[in-house]
Amino acid sequence: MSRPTLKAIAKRAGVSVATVSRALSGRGRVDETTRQRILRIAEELGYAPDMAARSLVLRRTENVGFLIHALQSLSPHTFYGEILTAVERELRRHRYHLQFATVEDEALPALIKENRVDGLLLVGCDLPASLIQGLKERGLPVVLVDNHVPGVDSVFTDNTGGAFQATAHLIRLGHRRIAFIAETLDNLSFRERLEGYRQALEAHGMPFDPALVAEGERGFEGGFLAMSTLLQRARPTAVVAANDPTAASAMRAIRAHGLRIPEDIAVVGFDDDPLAVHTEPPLTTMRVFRSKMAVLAVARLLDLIKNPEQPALHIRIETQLIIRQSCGSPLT
Amino acid sequence: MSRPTLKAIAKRAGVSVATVSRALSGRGRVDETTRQRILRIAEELGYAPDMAARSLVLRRTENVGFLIHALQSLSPHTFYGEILTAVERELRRHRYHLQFATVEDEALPALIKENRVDGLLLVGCDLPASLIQGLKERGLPVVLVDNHVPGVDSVFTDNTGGAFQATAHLIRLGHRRIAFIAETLDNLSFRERLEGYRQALEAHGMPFDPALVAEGERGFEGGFLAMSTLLQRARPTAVVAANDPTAASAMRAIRAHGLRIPEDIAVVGFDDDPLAVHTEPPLTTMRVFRSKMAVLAVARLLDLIKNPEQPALHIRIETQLIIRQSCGSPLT
DNA sequence: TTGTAGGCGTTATCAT
DNA sequence: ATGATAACGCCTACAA
Repeated sequence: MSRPTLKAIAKRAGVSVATVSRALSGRGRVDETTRQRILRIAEELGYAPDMAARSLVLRRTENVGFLIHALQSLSPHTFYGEILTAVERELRRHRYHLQFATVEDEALPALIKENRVDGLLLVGCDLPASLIQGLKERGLPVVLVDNHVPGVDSVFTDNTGGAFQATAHLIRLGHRRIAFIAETLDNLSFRERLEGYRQALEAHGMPFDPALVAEGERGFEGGFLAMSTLLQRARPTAVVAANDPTAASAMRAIRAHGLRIPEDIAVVGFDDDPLAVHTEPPLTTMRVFRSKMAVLAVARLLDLIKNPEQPALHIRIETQLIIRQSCGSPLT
Repeated sequence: MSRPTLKAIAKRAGVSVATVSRALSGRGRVDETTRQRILRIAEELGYAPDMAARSLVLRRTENVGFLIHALQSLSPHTFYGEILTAVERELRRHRYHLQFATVEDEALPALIKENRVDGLLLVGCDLPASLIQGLKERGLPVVLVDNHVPGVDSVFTDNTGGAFQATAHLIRLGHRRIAFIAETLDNLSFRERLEGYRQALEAHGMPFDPALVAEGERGFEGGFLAMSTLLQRARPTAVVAANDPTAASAMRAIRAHGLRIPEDIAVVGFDDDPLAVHTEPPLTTMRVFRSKMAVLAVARLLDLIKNPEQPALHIRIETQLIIRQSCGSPLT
């Protein structure tokens, strides 16, 4: 019924708990035949060390926290969902466990105060800066995922470079009036994508026109709103959307205005969301390497847990242009 | 630097650790003025009990495991993502924590063996039956979410009833040749939805024609494949899809065959996935109450943790028809 | 009302 | 090579 303990194994094997502990952990000399006997008994009983007792004495939990902003996880959670599962898989490979928590404000999550984790993955760029600082100052190993700030280790996507590529693709196709839309610009990734768009225009000697930039609102209709707003004051031949849901939503707005995609307006998204393949026409977009991000972040965090005193590393992952049909062929 | 302990507070307050423990837990009589003093000091120091020590003596972790099949979480994880965040929020309200893990086979997850959780939420219907039984026999409180088997507590969606409604909606609109497609039928929910479809036909005196049922393959192109297969051997005027991604994918297949939606073929989905609003035309579908499911499952699990000896409860949640534009108006 | 002491299961430091 | 034994931080009889 109740789980076997070292003591139970010790009694069966006719040795002390100390010997059993050594035999199982491999951290001390034990006679080979008694070790075999102990291992066999432990196996029979289905023994596994009690993590509470273990972490009490070892001062580590073999647990990593995965923190994400509560709002953030509503809309693009297909995005963070993939990261989550990839992170968990990678942690498991290292015999670590994942504690999942959402944060709604700047308060220190109970996870931390109660010592439930050895380190933290802070996912997404909507976590309050003050919280990140607070965590960092606590001395807890921390890695930012899909976000970056000075002084804290991070693994993130090359948003600026990606948006540059996306915009350059449109320019290559002959577009000269290219717009940029986002659900919101109150988000680091989206601002970086706007910056990449701006840099691409500049690199090609094209003017940056603020009238060609529009913002909607958070949520699934954000892209629709942004695109509608934009169409009322300008008539671009192409649009770079800050992410795929925004692009998909904008496509509906474009059609609602009686325009065709890509003939009248070409659209490029960002993220290569599963959704991208379902839009009409399928969406050309920038692929973001979610599971790569997860694997690198886990590796970095476990390294920091083992060896805390290290200079912060910032790992930037490039994106890849995925050409589908929402941008059509070169304009003539 | 290191976290404050009861001892530290006791020293500052000039009392014993026992008194501090009592003052903070409220589980014993303590003089009101010393209690105030202790509370103040604890607050100042930012004290929180060490969970390892606490759960070692209390024999509980205040941790709940959220288990999901590794494959399952790839494709429809927008669905389980919402459940995950809702579950975490609800657990937090009860001062519980969430341990997230994916399972790839029937092996008992380390979470359990190491005593890291007080109970489990088993999410989705792809977890192996043998694993569920193993867990149940271990005496660990368990609640199935979006799944159900005899003998184990569960909270799930009324798939059969929902598919019945969806099909009845099409019949009401005048359709007589109604098809059913799924990515796969190797899934309890999808089989139940097929059953609801069948029952609706029967209830309206319509024959069940196996030629009108098609299965594709798991993954985002599953619906496309199923629909293409179907169109080669039959020509329905409407189709019930086992879920929204399948429906969205099928819509592309329908258009690829030069047919219009809803004029030539009406489509109804299932889940009310965020995606449903992005399809062209927007998808009529059955809404599934994910966060309701989460809240009920958490409540049930926490109750079982407190009071383990209870008969199993099976909580079924009805769905709601959301009418958008993929089914058009009544046929004449 | 408060303090002393024992124990939860594990690891680590001593002896032996 | 093995066995006592003392922590780890907390809770809870029991004693004062």
